[in-house]
Amino acid sequence: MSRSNPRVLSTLERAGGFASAQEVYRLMQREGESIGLTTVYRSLQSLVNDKIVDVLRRDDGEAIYRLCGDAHHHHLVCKNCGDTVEIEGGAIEKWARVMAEEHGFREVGHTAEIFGLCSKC
Amino acid sequence: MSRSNPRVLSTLERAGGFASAQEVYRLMQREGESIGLTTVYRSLQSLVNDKIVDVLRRDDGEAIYRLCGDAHHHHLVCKNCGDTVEIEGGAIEKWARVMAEEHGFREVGHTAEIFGLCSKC
DNA sequence: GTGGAAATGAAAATCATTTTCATTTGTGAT
DNA sequence: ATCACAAATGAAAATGATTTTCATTTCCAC
Repeated sequence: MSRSNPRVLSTLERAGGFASAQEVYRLMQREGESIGLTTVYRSLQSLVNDKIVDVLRRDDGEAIYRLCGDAHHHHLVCKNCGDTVEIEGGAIEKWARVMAEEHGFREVGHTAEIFGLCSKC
Repeated sequence: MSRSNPRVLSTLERAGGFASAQEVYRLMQREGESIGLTTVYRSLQSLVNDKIVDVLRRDDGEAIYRLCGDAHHHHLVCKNCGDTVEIEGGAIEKWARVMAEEHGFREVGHTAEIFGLCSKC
């Protein structure tokens, strides 16, 4: 088994929030880091195994990673212009916890997104 | 745009629960139905658009489809075995409405999903 | 029937992810 | 310093789901 390349973790941190393997890779390229895509994938997987990062799936099926324990937020997205507002999800956190407990689920996470038309559109 | 092939829906019904596009296709083949993989994909997509079926993602990223009741609900998904529970989202509905209003958004919708390990896993 | 629009599917293209494998790097023993 | 061996790396090929292309077929309306 391979260990995680520390530059991958540091890049994911810098990305702030979610990033796919491809995005981390592109980010590192753009910053002049010399690294292979394979190593990015391996490192992220290893970080997931070590429970240092969480993995979710985007709607299109691409895997996205983020640091565990990151204060997470949700998004309010305009479906016309794409404008995005980060919002707090206090009510959601509680809802998720209660629902999960009610059905005997452990180690729960959640995704939530609101979309609509912003005031400009 | 293309309409859904009714045999795809009927096969998905018969599959009882979840099935990926590939699985629906294989099932139809095995039953001697003559249909192309492309048509299966197109039909499922169209059924999703019409909100006749729900689409989720397996852990490996494959899209899985299933008939869904007409009531608006959310999902509690086991990230290990894929088991799914439909849950009410009263708290979410309200949260979405409040947040949207607070930021001047109109015509809002939302997505929310909870994932974790079910009691069996 | 005739013409055009919609549906179909085989094959090619796409894209994320995984695997293979040869090479490089790091480390510890001598 | 040298040797040996394990771990890390990455380029290229393989995989597998999904999408696109495009030529053909099916359906209707007239």
